[in-house]
Amino acid sequence: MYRAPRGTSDILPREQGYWSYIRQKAAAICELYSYQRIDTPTFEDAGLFVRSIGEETDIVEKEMYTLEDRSGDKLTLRPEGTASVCRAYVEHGMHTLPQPVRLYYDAAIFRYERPQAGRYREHHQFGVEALGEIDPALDAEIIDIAWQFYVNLGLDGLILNLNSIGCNVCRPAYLDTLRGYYAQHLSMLCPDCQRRLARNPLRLLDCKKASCIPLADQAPRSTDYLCGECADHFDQLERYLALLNLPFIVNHRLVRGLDYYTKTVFEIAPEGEVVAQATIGAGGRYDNLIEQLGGKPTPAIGFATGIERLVLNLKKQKRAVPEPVSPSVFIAYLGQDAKEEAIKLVSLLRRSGLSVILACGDRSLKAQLKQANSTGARQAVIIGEDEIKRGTVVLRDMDKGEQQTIQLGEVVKVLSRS
RNA sequence: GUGGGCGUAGCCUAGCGGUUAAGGCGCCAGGUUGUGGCCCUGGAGAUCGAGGGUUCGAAUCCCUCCGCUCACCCCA
Repeated sequence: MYRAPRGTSDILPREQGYWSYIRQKAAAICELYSYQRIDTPTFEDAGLFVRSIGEETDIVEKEMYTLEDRSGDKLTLRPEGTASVCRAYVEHGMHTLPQPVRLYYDAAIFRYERPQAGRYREHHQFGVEALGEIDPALDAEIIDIAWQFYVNLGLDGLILNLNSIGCNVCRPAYLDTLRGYYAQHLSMLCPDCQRRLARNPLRLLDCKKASCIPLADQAPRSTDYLCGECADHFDQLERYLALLNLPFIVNHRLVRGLDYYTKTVFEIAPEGEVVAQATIGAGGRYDNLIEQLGGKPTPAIGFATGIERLVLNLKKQKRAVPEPVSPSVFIAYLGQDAKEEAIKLVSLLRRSGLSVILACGDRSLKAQLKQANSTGARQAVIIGEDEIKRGTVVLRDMDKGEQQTIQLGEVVKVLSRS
């Protein structure tokens, strides 16, 4: 028997309420903030992701679904959304549009990882990107969209973590300082952190091992090493977030796993959750990425949120989502003549805008009404041999259990009224 | 990649060495010559994840593999 591949899942009809609810809220907030939808290909040139995410990251080193097509091109199923949007920005000359360009996407994301709660090999992200402007007011706008989106979904108890990891000017010196600090405490570090020290010292800051946390708390803070421009940017952002009444907390241990981030980074997670995969949304500024991909130097900032994790949290917080709509009419028939009349009637009713289910399989009336009941239809139309002779139908109210006989020609009119 | 837990009908669960593997939900049919929801009766549906071993005898014990799941690394 075939099964859905590991780490993928079928989103069954009973789950779809959560998905349509989330997507509808996403589209609504994007309209409100004037972000326009963009869809990019499911796969891209492998090099796009290697260049943007970074050679040394876990995503590139071990998590990409890369394949060679028949022409020998190396293609990768997108492991995140930002790189593709930047590629499209450059490819279509969006720098000629009024800046910033505000875009959003809602796409499947693929990473080869061991699945666990809230982590899948195929998952979906809703993301927004604002490209072509460095004003910290835009950072605030992106964070505001994210926060208001969660508010609109009805999620409570979220924490907004904020940090600045500097830019090409100030980060190298900070990293040196950080390496120097940790080198003094080498023996106290967990094996993972000893390994991380050489490759990516920022990562030591968010180690969750009890033994490493005190060291990380005492570690030099990136915000103390920012250059004038970055420090100024961060100050202004904090001021704007305060103006927006967004309850952020500056978290010096917040770093991100992708190389392209500069200055602002942020994460939103449910309160009290310590595991990394509790994060429901995250983002940051990436002022060098577009230039790195062959465009002109172009600052930009974005945010993405995992839809599966939102569904998980909506369920955990017992948020009600819209129920699937029931058909308004179910049509039952008895005998071939009645079946043919029913087929014509169904068509008439649907053209007048009513959602209708027609019984099928020539089953007993009892079985047909039982099915009518389980579909949740409010009205049942019953057509039998007697009704055919008289040119009538029986109209049964499924809630009240009352029924009446009406002329066949009246059915559309009567049902359209109810 | 590493470690823990778990695999019995579509779903949930019982059985944990001894006859034809049990129950609930759901599905189908009957109880009403053309009438749903409640109730009653019946039916279909499981090579007990796969393979190997121990045993007179294995869903049950052991081994291997596969799958699911949770955690670590890392990420939404």
